[in-house]
Amino acid sequence: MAAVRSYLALSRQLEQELATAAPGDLVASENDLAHRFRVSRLTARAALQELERRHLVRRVQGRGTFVARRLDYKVSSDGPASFTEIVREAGGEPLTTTDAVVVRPATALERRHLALPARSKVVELRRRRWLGAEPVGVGTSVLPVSVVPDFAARYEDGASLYGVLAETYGLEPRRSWFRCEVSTAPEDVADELELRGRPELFHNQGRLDSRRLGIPIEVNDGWLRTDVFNVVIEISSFT
Amino acid sequence: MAAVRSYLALSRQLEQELATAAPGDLVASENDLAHRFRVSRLTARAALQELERRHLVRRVQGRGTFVARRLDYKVSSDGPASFTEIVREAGGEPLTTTDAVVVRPATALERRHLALPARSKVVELRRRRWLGAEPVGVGTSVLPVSVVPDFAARYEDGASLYGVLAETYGLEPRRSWFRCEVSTAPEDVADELELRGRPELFHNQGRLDSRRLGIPIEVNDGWLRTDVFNVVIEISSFT
DNA sequence: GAGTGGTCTAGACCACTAC
DNA sequence: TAGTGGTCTAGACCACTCC
Repeated sequence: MAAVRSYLALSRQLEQELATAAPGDLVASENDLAHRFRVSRLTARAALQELERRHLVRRVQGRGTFVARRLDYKVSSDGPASFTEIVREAGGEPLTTTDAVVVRPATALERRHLALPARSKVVELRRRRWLGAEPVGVGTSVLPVSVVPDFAARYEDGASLYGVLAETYGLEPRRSWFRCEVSTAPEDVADELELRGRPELFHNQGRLDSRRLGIPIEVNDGWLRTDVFNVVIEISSFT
Repeated sequence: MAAVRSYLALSRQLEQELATAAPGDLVASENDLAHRFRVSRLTARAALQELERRHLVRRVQGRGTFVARRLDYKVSSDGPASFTEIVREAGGEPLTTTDAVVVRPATALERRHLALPARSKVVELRRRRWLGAEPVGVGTSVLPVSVVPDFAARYEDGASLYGVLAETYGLEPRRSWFRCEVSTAPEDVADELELRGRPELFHNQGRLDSRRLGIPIEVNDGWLRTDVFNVVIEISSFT
């Protein structure tokens, strides 16, 4: 009876049942499935893992398996450049917390990216992204102190950085550079996001320029969970 | 001795050994590892699967496990828009074969994307992408017959479509729209690529305009294997 | 035919969550 | 304490590739 791929058949069966279920609904447990379909627990488990791989369910040790639905995280040339707005447009309730705000000398790389002279100082902002009660991403932003004077006092935890740059400083930020790929989480990022193992994450980097000043004002580097977000890149009007 | 996560420890160990190996090298088999590290075959297997998930090895039934290295598939605003050139820049040896060239009426969607009047005809080009002897992607291109007259005769199997548009027709093609995401392969695509199950693939869509004519000349829709390509999106100078 | 990875079983203990 | 998913064992047969 081996090599029957019954776990794939089972996963197809479950996929159909899931089609009418709501996100958050509890899915049958490994033991339930094993009994109901008269297969070993490992086979039932393999079926659920197949669905998890496709992001159709989420599995939490000690709690169970739940129906999942990823949010479309749409990065586009005409859309918003801010995590908060992108998630809100997708119908999610985003939250940002600040882990650290540090003023320090710019590295050589940062000076090049931000077109800064030697011995410039920058503000480094380390933040965590949340969706509901769950950590879903981390991000680091670096800004020249010269363009955001007195930043620590004017930036509130949880605020949209993009909003502060636009409204408090009137910089008219716009995205001037963007890069992303899917790659394995570095261990420190996986730890911050309370993830086991080394999952794949979206890694995105970017730069904001000030339309008003005509200079770069921020570089950022962030990671987003691929089991929570379906990142879609959409670009119009290439040069 | 359970819940020891020995498979993760083993995968870390193997990861280090792999660091000095060359792509294509044979990795120890599941049975080898099980004996050498005194674990069950399933544990050895889990370690190898963990490395496969991170694209560090490739596993082929009946042949073995091999060291792998993905090619960077770089989609950028200033870089080339053609599969052939992108792969060549990454150091690979790309090949394209043509499965079908069909002239047919344009669908409503295609008429909209290509700004065509009613009852227009298009050429549909279905191609397969290869890297060495391996199928690594599929792609469909749709072009208005009006801008590529006598296409079937002027397009040779294996030719770069982009090259034909540029040189044979002098259209000065440029990418005007691009969209991509990672998603589960539809069954027909998985079959065409000879893949088991429903792997994740890069799904990319795009449009080419003619700089000379100032009109859209091609829409495309393609899939690339994520175990072969590491797709990197890089965009400069957003509007 | 020998060796590889793919699937499956029955049974066990562990880590974690919830009540 | 009960139930969930996570890890592990020992053993088996299958599908596939290569010689």
